[in-house]
Amino acid sequence: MTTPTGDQALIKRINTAIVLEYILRGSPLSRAQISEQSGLNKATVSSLVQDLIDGSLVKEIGTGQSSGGRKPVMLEFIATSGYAIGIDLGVNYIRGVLTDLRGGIVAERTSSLHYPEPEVAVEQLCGCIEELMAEAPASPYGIVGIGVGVPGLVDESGVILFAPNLKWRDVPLQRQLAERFGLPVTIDNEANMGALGEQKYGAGRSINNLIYVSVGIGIGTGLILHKILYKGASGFSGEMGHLSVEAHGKNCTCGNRGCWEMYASEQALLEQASGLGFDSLESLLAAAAAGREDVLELFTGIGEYLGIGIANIVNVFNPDAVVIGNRMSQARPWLESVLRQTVVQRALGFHLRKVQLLFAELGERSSMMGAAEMAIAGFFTRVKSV
Amino acid sequence: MTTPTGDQALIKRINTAIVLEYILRGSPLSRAQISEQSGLNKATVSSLVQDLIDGSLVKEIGTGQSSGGRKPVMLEFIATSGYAIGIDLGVNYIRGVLTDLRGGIVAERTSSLHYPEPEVAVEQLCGCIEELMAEAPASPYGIVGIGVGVPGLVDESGVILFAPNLKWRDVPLQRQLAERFGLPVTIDNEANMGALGEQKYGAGRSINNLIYVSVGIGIGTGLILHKILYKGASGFSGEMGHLSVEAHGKNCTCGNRGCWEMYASEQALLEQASGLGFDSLESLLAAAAAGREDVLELFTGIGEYLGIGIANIVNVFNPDAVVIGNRMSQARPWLESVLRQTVVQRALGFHLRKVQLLFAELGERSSMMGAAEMAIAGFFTRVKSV
DNA sequence: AAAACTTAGTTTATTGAATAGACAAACTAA
DNA sequence: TTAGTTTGTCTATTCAATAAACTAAGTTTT
Repeated sequence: MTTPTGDQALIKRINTAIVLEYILRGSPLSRAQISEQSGLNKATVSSLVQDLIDGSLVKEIGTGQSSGGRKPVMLEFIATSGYAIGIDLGVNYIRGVLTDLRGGIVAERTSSLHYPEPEVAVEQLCGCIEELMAEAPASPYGIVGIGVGVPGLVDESGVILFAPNLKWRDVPLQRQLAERFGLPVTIDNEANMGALGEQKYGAGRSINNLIYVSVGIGIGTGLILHKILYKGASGFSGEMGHLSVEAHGKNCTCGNRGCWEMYASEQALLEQASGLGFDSLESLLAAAAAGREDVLELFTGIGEYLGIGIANIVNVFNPDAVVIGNRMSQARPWLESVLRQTVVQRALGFHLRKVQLLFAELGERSSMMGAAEMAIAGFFTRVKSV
Repeated sequence: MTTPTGDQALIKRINTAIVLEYILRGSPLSRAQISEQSGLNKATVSSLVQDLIDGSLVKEIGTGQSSGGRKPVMLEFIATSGYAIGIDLGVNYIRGVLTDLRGGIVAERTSSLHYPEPEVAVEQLCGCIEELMAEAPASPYGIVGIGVGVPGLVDESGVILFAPNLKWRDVPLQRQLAERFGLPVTIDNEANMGALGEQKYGAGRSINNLIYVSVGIGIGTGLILHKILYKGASGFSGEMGHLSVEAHGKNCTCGNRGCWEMYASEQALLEQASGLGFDSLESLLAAAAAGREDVLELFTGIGEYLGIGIANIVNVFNPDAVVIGNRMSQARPWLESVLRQTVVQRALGFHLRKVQLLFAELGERSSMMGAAEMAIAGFFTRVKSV
């Protein structure tokens, strides 16, 4: 066990990260303000800012307002000194985005995935990445990394162990992409990526403890605890779709019984809706918008079960917020009230005081933006440690 | 937002902590070994060890075996340079322990709690603490702190918000004890303390991600994630006793329905057993030991529901281990096989590869030892930051 | 037993990061 | 013009870690 020890480089890393953080968040601001707010000495801030300027991450953008003395030189983060690629690999689509280092969208691509066989799909995915890379303007750091969200279990080394809806097993996607593009690649579950996306750019901005519930064909969850993605012992957790909410309910393919996703997912909705002659979420949304009573009842049922599961989550994690995302979040108008009611009824009062129930703000982009954020975060970790 | 910045003192704290950690874990060992294993320079280790010796935390205990050169001077942690007090405040008992800084038990006290009114009970608790303090040998640091585990919800500032079985509300125990004894006091939920106790001294030694399930009158859980106690947004989480396992099951006093603890706790067992003429866990254990079929069936039922909840926990957290503690752990012989079977059947296969199902090793001492550990950990945090 | 090697721990000079305080630059107010 | 303020840099100092030299105390080889 070789613990990482402390030395002067560590101090500099820490303080550089602090300074950069202030500039990222509060820009435009001056060296004096950073020193004031952070507690670091003026000279220290000056020196670290100079390093950041030398590293093309920060620039001076002229002088600001004087408050009775010399005018401050305002600083700004150079978001365009590098670009990140975020991919959302879905069951029947591939969505990709090129962002600057602040998560600003520069280019976007969506395509249908007709052949989910690993070889074909990975090829299509690489094509998407190449197109996005071609869109990136010239910049000091170029493409800083690639993040990919996938609908399945991913291990620590970026191997997709199991993606039931794609019928993939043991696909070493991280290695494949890293070798092909020679860039840092991060692969993670779609729900984890979505959690990160919403926490950074969406409904859960700057919330420390957040649970993202991705309601699509199945139900996945991404846990951000103490600001960081929680992963279990094996690098994957949050399979809360398979939380049993009916101890002796329907058998699930996972081996358990009464799994949440058998009652509250898109799949569950479609099964119930087939009797009424519907075969897609979109058609049901249209019918609900048109006011069809029987369809509204279906959504009420789904909303109640969503609430049951969320109440469980609230009781277990006592999070600051729960964000509902992925396809089912489109049904917000017909889910929200029954969902809130159920959660209020079932969750412990002490927890309710704090928890917020939110719907994804990024919509279909949650996962993709989270993937880009992973790449950006990886880049920052690397620069800070130089 | 004033972020703690990095300076040389921080480095020294980090490295001192590392050196102390090596001595705590690997003693007896030499300066050279610490340097070798930690990567710190020999001179650095020498200097830090000297500080620790000056601070009465470490001593030299003579020379060790030579491996072809000068004999090493072996170092050892001085566990008796301070003492900690750990208290388990139960519904009808108070248990207390005096330990040295390594968690070695020096003295122990148990008494029945006849009058659970806050004033009386707190007085009795203080008496217990005083008796234990009197048992502590003279030492450089004296009593370094007091930890108390309680059966209820505790907020960040050590106020017992709600302890249903004691009928307490808003008791500021932390403040009361701190004022009375002038010592650092930590109050936390009994399950959190139990988790810590088992993780440090019991079945879960040095396991990073561990869920402790305290099965008593109710069910509480303590979550140790990434080596640290996880607490939710409000400072309390892990109310997994109120995880709903039957969406439309029995109404629980908490407002939810089908809560786990209504099916798998001591309370649930006793309710079912009242028809058979039993009124205590102890009598049921005796009957089970005597082989009474109907009682064995009861335990099988409880074991199954315990397994259902634990499978949920495993699916949600993917922990390294689940430790079952508190009173119900005494029924291990009649619970274990059905419990394992249920968990294997219901938890996702990927998670099962890693998770261990354990029973508490410290028995009734889990919570009390965790409380002592809290006090010790607090002490170390303080010394390291000087 | 002497010489040669090994290992443990200390001493010394150096490096590098942060800092206090002095200072220069550039502004406002009166 | 003068006094006071704010911004940012420069300088000397402090302090922790480190490499390398060194002392101390052993073992192995010849």
